[in-house]
Amino acid sequence: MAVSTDAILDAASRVLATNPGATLADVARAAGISRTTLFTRYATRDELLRALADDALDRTDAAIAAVGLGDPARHPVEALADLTDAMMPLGSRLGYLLRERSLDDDEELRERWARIDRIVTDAVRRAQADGRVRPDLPALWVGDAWFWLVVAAWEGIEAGRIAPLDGSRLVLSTLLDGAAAP
Amino acid sequence: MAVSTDAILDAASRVLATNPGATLADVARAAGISRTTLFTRYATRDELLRALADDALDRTDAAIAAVGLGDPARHPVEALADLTDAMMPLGSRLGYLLRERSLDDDEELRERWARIDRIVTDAVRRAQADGRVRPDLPALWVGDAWFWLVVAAWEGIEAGRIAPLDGSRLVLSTLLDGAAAP
DNA sequence: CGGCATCCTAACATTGATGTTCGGATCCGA
DNA sequence: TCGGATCCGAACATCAATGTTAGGATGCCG
Repeated sequence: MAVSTDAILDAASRVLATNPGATLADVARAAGISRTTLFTRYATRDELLRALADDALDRTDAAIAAVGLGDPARHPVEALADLTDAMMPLGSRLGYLLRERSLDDDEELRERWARIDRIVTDAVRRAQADGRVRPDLPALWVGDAWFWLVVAAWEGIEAGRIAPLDGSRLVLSTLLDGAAAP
Repeated sequence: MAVSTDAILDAASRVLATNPGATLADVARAAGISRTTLFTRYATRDELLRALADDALDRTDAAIAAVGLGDPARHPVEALADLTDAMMPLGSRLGYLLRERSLDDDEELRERWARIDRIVTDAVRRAQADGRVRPDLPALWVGDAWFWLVVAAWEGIEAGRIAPLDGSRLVLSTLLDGAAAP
């Protein structure tokens, strides 16, 4: 296993996040391995897509655990801020999750995503209860907006439209404070 | 031309926005016509994708013109607010533009999108000059965030996560005022 | 060196979507 | 009722991507 599985999944997520229809030949090329070798790791395209999604969810779970978003003792807004920092480097993995819809068929993956969704939504609700987030915005929406802004920032960075080190601040500041001048 | 071209493009955008890899058979089924008939309208898949993108850009151009976003005399923030209302019904067309990346190859389409991008960015800049939008946020980012939030809201509506009539308000209020409690 | 593992290129088979062709059904206006 | 237009299902050809197999190059470790 000379070429790390991680490097393959990383390249794959980068290719497939920007173009879900990319060929396995494209993926192999991006990963710097041959198509044949790719098949020795993942017997079918589905298996690769599935592994990618699992990996993205693993990393998201890990990030959530690391910042303690599910912990009722932590201030939810601060946890979400930390989570944003932790999620930005996952950009392409998240972009992949956003674009690849064939995964909706998979019951287990849907369930995993639903769990994450629940944790984020609950955190937003706690923040609303604490008077830190506007109560007139549906918690589901705030969570969604946050996620999409993270992906938007990553795409902006990819395209060279925004500075890489600025992404996290832009997402948080826009989501929390808004773009209107005070 | 019993089945309107419009209905076909509408169905196609709805199918392809949620799954860019959808088959032409899927598209035809969604449009309520046979695969054969679909081919009489659009000889190749590329032709269909292209027509879809053109249509989406046409509608966006029309919406921009209708609200006078390019007009320096209009208040840019109000124009953007109006534009949000006008864009929400285009949800699936915009989602399609967001997800279908094979269009990046097409010089003309890229140019059309760049024009729209420029108009929105200029409007944001004017709003910054007027002291209506925070000057510390890159204008490119504000435009991007707005567009992604519109698509996010549409997806939320599709998924039943947010109320259809609430979409436009959520986008604008979140983007301008932020989610933090005052 | 010899053995093992890993990766490669080059072919091949298979499959599913694309694009084409045809004959027949339906509708509508002359 | 005739003719034209429109759509349909079914069958076919083509093509590109997926998945398979074989043989050889490279590198590492005993």
